Amino acid sequence: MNMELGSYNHLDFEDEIYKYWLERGYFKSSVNNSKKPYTIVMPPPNVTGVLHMGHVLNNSIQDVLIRYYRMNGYEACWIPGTDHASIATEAKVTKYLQDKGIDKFKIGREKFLEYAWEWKEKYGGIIISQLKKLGCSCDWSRERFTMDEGYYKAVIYAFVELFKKGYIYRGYRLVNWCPVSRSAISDEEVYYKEVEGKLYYFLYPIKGTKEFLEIATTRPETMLGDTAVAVNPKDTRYKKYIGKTVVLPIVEREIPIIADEYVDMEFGTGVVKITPAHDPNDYEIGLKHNLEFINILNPDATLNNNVPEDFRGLDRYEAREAVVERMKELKYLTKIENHTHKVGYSERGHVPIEPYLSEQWFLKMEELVKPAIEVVKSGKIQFFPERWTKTYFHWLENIKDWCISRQLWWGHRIPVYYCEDCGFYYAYTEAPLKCEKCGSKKIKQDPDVLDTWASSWLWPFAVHKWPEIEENLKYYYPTDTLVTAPEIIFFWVARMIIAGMEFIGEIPFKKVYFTGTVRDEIGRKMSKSLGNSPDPLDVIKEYGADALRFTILRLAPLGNDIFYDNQKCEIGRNFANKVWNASKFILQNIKNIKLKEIKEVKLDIFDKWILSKYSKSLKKLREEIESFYFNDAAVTLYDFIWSEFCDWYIESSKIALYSDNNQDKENKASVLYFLLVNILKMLHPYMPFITERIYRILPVKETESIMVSNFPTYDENLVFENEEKTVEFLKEVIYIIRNLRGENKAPPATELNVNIKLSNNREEDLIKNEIYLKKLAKVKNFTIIDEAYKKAPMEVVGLGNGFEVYLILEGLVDVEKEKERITKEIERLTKQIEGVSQKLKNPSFLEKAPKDVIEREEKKLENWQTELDKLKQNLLNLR
RNA sequence: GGGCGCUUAGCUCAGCUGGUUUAGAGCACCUGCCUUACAAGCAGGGGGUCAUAGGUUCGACUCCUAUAGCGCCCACCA
Repeated sequence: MNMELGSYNHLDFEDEIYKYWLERGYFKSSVNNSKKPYTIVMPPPNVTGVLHMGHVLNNSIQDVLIRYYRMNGYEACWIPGTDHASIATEAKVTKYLQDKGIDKFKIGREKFLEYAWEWKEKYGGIIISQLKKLGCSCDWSRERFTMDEGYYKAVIYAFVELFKKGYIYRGYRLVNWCPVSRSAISDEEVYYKEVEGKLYYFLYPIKGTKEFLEIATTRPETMLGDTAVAVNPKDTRYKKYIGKTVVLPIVEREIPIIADEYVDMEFGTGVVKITPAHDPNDYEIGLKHNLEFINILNPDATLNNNVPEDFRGLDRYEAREAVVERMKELKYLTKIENHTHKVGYSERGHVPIEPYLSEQWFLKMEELVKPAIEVVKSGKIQFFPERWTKTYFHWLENIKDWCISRQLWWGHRIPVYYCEDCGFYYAYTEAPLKCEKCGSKKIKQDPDVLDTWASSWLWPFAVHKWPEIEENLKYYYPTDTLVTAPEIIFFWVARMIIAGMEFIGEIPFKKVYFTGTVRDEIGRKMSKSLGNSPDPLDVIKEYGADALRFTILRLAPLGNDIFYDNQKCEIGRNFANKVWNASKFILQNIKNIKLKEIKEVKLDIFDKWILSKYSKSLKKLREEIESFYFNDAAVTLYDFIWSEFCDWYIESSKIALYSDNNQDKENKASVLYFLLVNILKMLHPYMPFITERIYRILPVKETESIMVSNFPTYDENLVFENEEKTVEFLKEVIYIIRNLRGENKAPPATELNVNIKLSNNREEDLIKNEIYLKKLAKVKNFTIIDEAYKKAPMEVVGLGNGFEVYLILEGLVDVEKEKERITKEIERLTKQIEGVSQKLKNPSFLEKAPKDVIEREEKKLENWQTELDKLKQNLLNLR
C-alpha cells in the first residue's frame, strides 16, 4: 500500500481494502460472553435477485449499524443469506427451460428440480457478491440459504409442530389462482390494477313465463358455472320472482332465484348472477344458500368438461368472446357498457388471477396472532417510524387463515404423508415406512410445496441450528434491529414475530426500521420492469461505494421515500474527495514533527473552538445513529468536517504550521492529528473504504484496522463554551470583511486596512487574535476606533453583532454600487424594525408574553435601530 | 369506500415539543479567484407572501379544521 496519498480515486483501493478485511477475518463473529451481542439478520434477498437501489439503501443502513456497534465494543454479528423464493425462482427456471425448448410438465418434478439446483448454483446468489462491493461487513461464514439442509429441517420441524397442535388443516377452498404458475397464491401476492373493461348485460329467461331477468357481469364466461341468480330481498322490483327459477342460457341449466342482502340494488340491474366456484362473494353466498359449486376451469385457465362441448378447451378470454357471441345470437345480449374496475393480478405471473376452487393447506391464525399483537402493543418491539404499527395491528386484528400450500416443485415439500389404502394422513419429519393406522406400505407424500414465507418467517432463529437450542441461538437471539421495507410488513415482519413467539417464546428483534422506497426523479418506484433503476455496480464504479453509501443515507430521512438519480452521488464523491485531501494535508504537515497527546497540548483559541465543535458534533452523531436519524447524522458529519474543520480550522492552522515556532507547530500538528484520527472513526460506518485506506497509513494508532478501533466518545473536558463564542465573533468579523471586499470587487490578493468600532467589550479578543484576522481576511492593519470615520467614499461599512467594520478601499469604491447596497440594507432593516415595534406596541403582547421574550424583542429593536442610524449616516457620507 | 403520508428557493430536501433562524442546506444560477490539501475546489452574491381558506393564540412554517393536488396502504362491489 502506498504510504503517500495521491489524488483521490476510489478504484485504487476499494476492492483491495475489502479483500484485506476478509483476510483478517474482521467480519467474523463468535459467541463471546464477555461482550454484549449486537445482531442483525439480513432480510434475505431472492436468490434470483440482482442488486438494486432498494438493497443499497437497506444494506447501507444495516452496515452503518453493525460497524457502529462493533466499534462501540459490542460483539457485532450480521448474518447474511438468500431466500429460495419458491414461485419467483420456479418461474425463472421454467422460462429458462422454455427458452431451451424444455417443457417443465413433460420432464416432471425430479428432473425439473435437478435443473433448478443447477440453475441456482450457476446464477443464484449474484446479489451476495454484489453486496461485497458495497462494503457490507457480514459474517459470510454464517451465510444461509432458506433451502439448505439445516434450514430445510427447521421448516419441516415447524410444520410438523403446528400440525400436531392442530393449527394446520386441509380445505377445499376458493383461492387466488395464478394460471401461469398454475398454483395458488396468497392474498398478499395479488396486486390490483385499474382496467378498462366492459359490463355486459344479459337476459336470463324465467322459467314458465315469457319474462326475463336482466343481469350485468364483467366476466361473461363465468356464467357457464352459474348456479343461482340473486336479488336484494328489499327490492320491490324483483320480490315476486324470489323462489322461482331461471333457465341458464347456453347451458340450459335450471337455477334458483334467491334473495341476499349482499346484492346492491343500485348497481347494474340489481340482479346478480352467482358463480360460487369462481368468485369470492358468490362463494360465500353459495355456502350460505347451499348452492352447487361448479368448477369450470382447468389449472391453466382453459375451460374444462363441466361446460357445454363447444366451449371446452377454450382459454378464458376466448371463452368470454364465444359466450358473448352466442348470447348475441340467442338475442339475450342487451347491451355492453364501458366499465373501469379493479382486477387482481398475480404478482408472479403478471396475469389476472382467477378465483379457483382447490384443495389447499391452511394455517389457523387466530391463536397465533395474539402474542404478536401484544408484544408490539406493549412496546417490547418498537417500529420506526411508529406509524406502521397501525398497519400492523389492522392486519393482525383482521387476519384470515393463511393458505400455505403452493402447487409448485421448487420449495419445501409439505411433509404430510397419505396412506393410499386407508386414506389416513399425518405430518412427519421423516417419511414413515408404513401407515400407522393400517400398516400399509403404500405411502405417498403430498405433492405441494410451502409458501416461501412459511420458511422465511423462521429466519431470525433458523439461521442458527434451531430446533436445536444451542449456544449461538442463546447468545444472538433475539436480534437487535430489523431493517426492511414496509411492503413486506405482512408477508414477513408480522409473521416473523408470530413465529418467534410461537417457537421460541421470545421476540425475534427489538426494533424494526422501515426504510422508504427509492424512487426515480419523477417519483416512480425504481423497478426492473420499468427499467428506471440504475445498476448500483455501475454507480459504484463511477463514484465509489463510499460515495453511494453516503449519498443514499444523506437522502433517506427516517421512513420517507427518496428520490434518487446518479448525479446526486456527487454529494458523496465530493465529500470523499474533501476528506481525502484534508487527510493528505494533515499527513504532509505532521511529518518530522513530534506528536503530543491532546492533554499535553497548550491549546490556542482555535484549537479550543474546534475541539468544542468536535465534541458537540460527536455527541449529536451518536444520538442520531442510535435513534436511526441516518440522514441527520450524515449532515452532522458533512457540516462538521467540511464547514468547520476544513473551512476554518485547517485554514487557521496554516498560520502555526507555516511559522518558525516549533512549539506552535507541534501543538497545531498534534491537534490536527487528534482530530484526523477521530474524524476518520466517526465517518467509518458511513464511508468504510476511504477511512480505512487513510487509517492504514497513519503513523500512530491504537489498532491495525479502523474497523476494530474504538468509536470516539464524548468528552466534556473538550468543550470550551467561552472560546467557542470568541471564535464565532472573530469569524463574523472576518466574514464581514470578506463580504465587503467581494461586494466592492477588491482584488483578492490585496491586503487592506480596516477600522473597527466595538460596542461589545471584545477589544482584547480582537487584539490578542489579530493574526487570525490578518491572515484569514487578508487585512494589512486594523485600528480600533471610537467613532465612525467619515472619510467616505474611501470606506465601506459592514455591521455585525456589536461591532462595525470599515474597510478602507482607497479609490476602489464603486460609489453607485455601494449606495445601492446600503439602500437595500436600509430597506430590509426598516421592514424588520417596523415588525418588531408593532409587536412591542401591542398591549396584549406586553401583557401575556413571557418577560425574556419581550426583553429579547426590545434588544432586537434597539440593535436594529442603531444599525439603521449607522447606515443612514454612511449613505450620507457617500457622494 | 376507509386509513396514512406529503405539499417550504428553479430542483432535492432540513426546520422534532409555537417566540434566538432576519425561514436553512446541497445542486443549479451570478461575481471574483488555478491562493503550494482539494477547480470533485476557494471567497462572496441573488432567489421563498412556507399549497389554499378559515380558526386557536399576545404571537403559527410550526397546533386545529376544511379544500385542492400528489403518493402509498387496505377493502368483495357483480
